[in-house]
Amino acid sequence: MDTSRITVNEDAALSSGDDAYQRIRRDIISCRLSPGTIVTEPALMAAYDIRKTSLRIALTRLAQEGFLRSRPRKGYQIAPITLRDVEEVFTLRAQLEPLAARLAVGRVDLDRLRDLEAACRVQHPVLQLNDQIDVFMDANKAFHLAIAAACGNARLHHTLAGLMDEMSRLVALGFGVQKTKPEIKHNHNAMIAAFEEGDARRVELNARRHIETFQAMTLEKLYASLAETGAAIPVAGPGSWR
Amino acid sequence: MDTSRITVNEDAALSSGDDAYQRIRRDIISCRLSPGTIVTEPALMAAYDIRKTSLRIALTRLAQEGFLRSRPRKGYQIAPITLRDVEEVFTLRAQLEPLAARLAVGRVDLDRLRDLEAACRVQHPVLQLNDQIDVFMDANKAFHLAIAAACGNARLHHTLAGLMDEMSRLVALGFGVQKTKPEIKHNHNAMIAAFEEGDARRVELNARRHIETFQAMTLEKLYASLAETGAAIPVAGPGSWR
DNA sequence: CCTGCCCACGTAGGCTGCTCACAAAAATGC
DNA sequence: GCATTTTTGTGAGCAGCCTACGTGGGCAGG
Repeated sequence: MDTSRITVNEDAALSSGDDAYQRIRRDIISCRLSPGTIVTEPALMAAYDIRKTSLRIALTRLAQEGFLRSRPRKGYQIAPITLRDVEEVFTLRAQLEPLAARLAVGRVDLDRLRDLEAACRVQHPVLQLNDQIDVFMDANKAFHLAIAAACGNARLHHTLAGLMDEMSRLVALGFGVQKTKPEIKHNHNAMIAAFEEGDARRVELNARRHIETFQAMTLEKLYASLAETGAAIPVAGPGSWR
Repeated sequence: MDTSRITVNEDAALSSGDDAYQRIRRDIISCRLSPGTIVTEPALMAAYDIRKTSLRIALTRLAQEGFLRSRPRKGYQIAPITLRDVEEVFTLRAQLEPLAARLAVGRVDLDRLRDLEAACRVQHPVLQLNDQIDVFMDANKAFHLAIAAACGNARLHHTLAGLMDEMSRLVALGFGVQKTKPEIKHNHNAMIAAFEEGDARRVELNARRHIETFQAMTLEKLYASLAETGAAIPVAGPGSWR
């Protein structure tokens, strides 16, 4: 008999569908699955060692999130990345994160925030540059989501989590925010200081400024990457995406 | 042979899974599926005349949207409605709709907007009170989404569409916004007037004021409904939802 | 009569094997 | 060499089956 799936779940109670969903999602965000490419069900079944039913459920969820698009009888297209995407994601972040930060005043765990900021600064000389960026992006995401979680609005937190993931994907494509870290650190520390004071207006202002700084950096890197590689980043998709 | 599913699609190209998803979603939003209740797969298969595979895909999507929760080996629980939900949804609307309105200045079709506002005012004496409200909510949703669609930010539009649906569900539970229509009409017309002028700041202000007005009305109705029916609306769920 | 245990049932979730409609590619006919 | 037909591969759906497990009712022991 097949003994490979007898009460697997090594440590966490994770269904096969959820597991596949998260793994594929991670690969899309890290651009291991290149934007714009088309993958087929059989290929994915083999790559992720999962059966059709679970795969289809995972793909449906990803399609709803906008990471995928089902092209009937052709395959599934990984969502392409356009400059408009960058603009949209950062516009929403700039509108929602200051709100979350303001609501989190007096509720966020400052010690944890300081730890997470420090985690953004950790250097792993062993890792390659690309992985190093992944580590930074994860730590950065954790820093911002800690604030979003403390704001008390679950929907706001959930929306921001999705935006952070999309942003990570954009950054993963235009690899390289390494030189930007000092400025990020300054921004993060300014936010922490404002939280310490409990000054909601200053918290909000610093949050907004930070998003705008990061957006400018990301756009700069993306344009540079665009100039290098030629037309790697489509300005607009062929049809109306979504 | 089975001839019941040979090129169905009476008028639109709609897959069985999408169809089931939309029908169940509509029933959740209209509270025909009561918040908090638990339904089982076999019951849903029979009720919507759909097979297990398609149903599971539809339910997974709904669960990701937060309309459902999978309770393994017990069934699927329709998301309960709490006062916190009302607060969260309107907080996000109040933050995002003014932004969408501002971005839509000079891009929104004013004639279409006037038509949609008029649609909010249409009276259907034939319909029952509850259906009458549904018609109003749909027209109101169309009005606001027309603005969101014109803002040029697809993610913002998508997020607002989801929030409008959640809001419709809250209203459907605390049935009755009928007395509030004149004030809504005034607000809508003020927004249209601001769009005509092209005054972004006034558009934004009117949008924010409108959301706040509507939130106050909804909360009032919900509290009244709460007082009437006793503890129909749980203030907080037993466990952490989502 | 009460109490605690145990097993059958119903459930979500997963897998396999099939069918169908359709589009693109390949093979075939002229 | 071009048009037509056939083949292939795809997403999508359905049906039957299995597994793990929580729940509740019946049953035995006190």
